[in-house]
Amino acid sequence: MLGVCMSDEVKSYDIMVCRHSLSHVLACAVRRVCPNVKLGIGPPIDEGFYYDFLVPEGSSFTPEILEKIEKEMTQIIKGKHDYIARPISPKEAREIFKDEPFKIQLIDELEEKQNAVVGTYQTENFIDLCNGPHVSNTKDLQKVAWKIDRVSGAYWKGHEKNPMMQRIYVLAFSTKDELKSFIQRREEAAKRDHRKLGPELELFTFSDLIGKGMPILLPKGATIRRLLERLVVDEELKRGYQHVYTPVLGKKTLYEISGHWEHYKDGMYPLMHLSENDEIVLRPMTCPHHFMIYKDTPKSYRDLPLRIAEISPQFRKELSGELCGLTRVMLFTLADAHIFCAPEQLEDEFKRVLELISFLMKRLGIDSLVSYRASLKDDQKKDKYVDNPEMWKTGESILLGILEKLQLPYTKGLGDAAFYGPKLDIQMTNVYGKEETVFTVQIDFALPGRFNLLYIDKDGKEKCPVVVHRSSIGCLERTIAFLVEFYAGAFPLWLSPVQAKVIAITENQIEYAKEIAELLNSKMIRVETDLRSETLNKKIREGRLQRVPYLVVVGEKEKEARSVTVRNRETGEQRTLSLEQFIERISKENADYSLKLEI
RNA sequence: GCUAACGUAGCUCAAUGGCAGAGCAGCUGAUUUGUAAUCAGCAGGUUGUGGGUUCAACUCCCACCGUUAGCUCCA
Repeated sequence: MLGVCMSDEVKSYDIMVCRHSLSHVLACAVRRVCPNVKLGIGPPIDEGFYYDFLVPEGSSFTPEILEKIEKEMTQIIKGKHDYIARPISPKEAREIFKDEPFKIQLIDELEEKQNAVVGTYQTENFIDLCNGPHVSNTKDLQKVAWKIDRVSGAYWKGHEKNPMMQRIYVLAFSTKDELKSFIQRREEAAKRDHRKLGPELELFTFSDLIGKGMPILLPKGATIRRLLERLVVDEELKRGYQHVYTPVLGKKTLYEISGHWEHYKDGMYPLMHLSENDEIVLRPMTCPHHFMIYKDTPKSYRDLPLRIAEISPQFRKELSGELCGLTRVMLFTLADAHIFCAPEQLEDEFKRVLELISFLMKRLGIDSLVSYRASLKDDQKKDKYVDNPEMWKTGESILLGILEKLQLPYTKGLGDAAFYGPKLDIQMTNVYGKEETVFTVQIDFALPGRFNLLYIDKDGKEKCPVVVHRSSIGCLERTIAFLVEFYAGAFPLWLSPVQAKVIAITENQIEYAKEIAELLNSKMIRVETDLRSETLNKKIREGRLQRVPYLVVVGEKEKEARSVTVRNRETGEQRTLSLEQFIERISKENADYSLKLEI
């Protein structure tokens, strides 16, 4: 219908209109199949659309009902009904939607905004509150490939206090191929999902008895964590950080002073009453502890910047529905630090932090995947933040100023600030496209004052330092989850829990294989052996499923020549080289943090 | 936390109120293999937990635990 040179924008506009129009068809069908539901809203989204319904208590959209709804939708589309736009007065709208409490609420809101007319669209005998745009007739929807996807709950208008509605998600694309490929991509993504790969590759597990949201790192997952920890500690030491160990507990008072108790109580585990007047709590953040280190001795401007770092467990009480594999847990390990500096040092310190993070991201091979978000305060939600407008203004303008200077492309996240200050969040998306914060750098003008942190400046006057709260390599559990998903379990050599697996073809090479493994192990190469009397093919297959970078096959030839035949995980190519050569090359590749297999 | 769905052997899945099963993994034996699954045998279960209904419950009901999708929240 449109020209052959349809631009992507036109195309996407087109499909968004179809999605929107289809949502009316869905609502109409639901109304026919389940007359008792109340209608919410039904906007188009990236992969289709949804519509919210309030269903009578005790009933739900079962697979059978959804099937009926789907058939009904097909019938409605076939009926070739026109979409008729009809702007009406609020009064008339109230009459038409008198049995639809949610629509009435929307009409009220429109009227409050002084809209004299309310948009409606009628399709056959179904009328919905809507400004369009829509296709002109349901026959235009016949070409659209759509499918009811899933049902979930959603609060009316997204507010926790509002009633919980049932949301029906429908996938809708311009062509069958697009729909098919979307579903296929989602299935492929599920295979890389760290929650599936993690246990499969024996990286981590959970135990009902230990508790939800408390991940257990198995030896292979622990290996990855240890590698990340060593890397980050070394790089921080090189950059002037000092590492400390502080208790995972603290008195309630500590968090009352910091403001956590006021602003973050819901995210904290319940208090432990040791005795009267002695209440302690598991820490949700390390900042107050590090502040105590600052306060331990008087500080001069000469001591600044003071960079205190710690890889530290954090305890955050989450609602059960918010937990997700390793990315959202109730006990996690943060590569944390607090940089105490003079205001004039802030910009430089901020940049140094970004340099460190960017260095680490390159090591991990994820530097091109991240996006930057300036997380600012939302003025509408005053009680979420420390009340100090002046300080917020300064903090936010400094943050944005630095970002502009560095020419980092960023988005603004209104309401995403920490309670004590604005932050730069470095975001990554998971396999399903959901965005999460992996690293964060925060500017804090508030907490130092609350703890009365001071330093004596050159002029002999007492001044209050600024604090940069930052994670370098983020929360280790979450970072590992992203790495698992990004690499689909096939980590670069330096991060692989098992770097080489020695496979003996027959039992005649068992001794030689063991010797190789011992040698590699003595050179700090992580190695396993497969000496079973299985076929070579089977041992290769299992080695591949484990994503071992190098499978080292030794048969009679290799044993005679004291050589190895190395199979490269990426290329599948085999290369025979002397044992010494192999050890030299794999050791070098490991030491170089190479992101690519080089043998 | 809320709404909904789900929970059977280590894993993937059967068994729709009437004797809990298969493949892979595991163990034992045979086999001694040249780059993605050798063959045979054995073993493996209080069907997430606890109640209830029933002559009989994996199956129906209730509560709890956990998982998943989303909402809310968030590193």
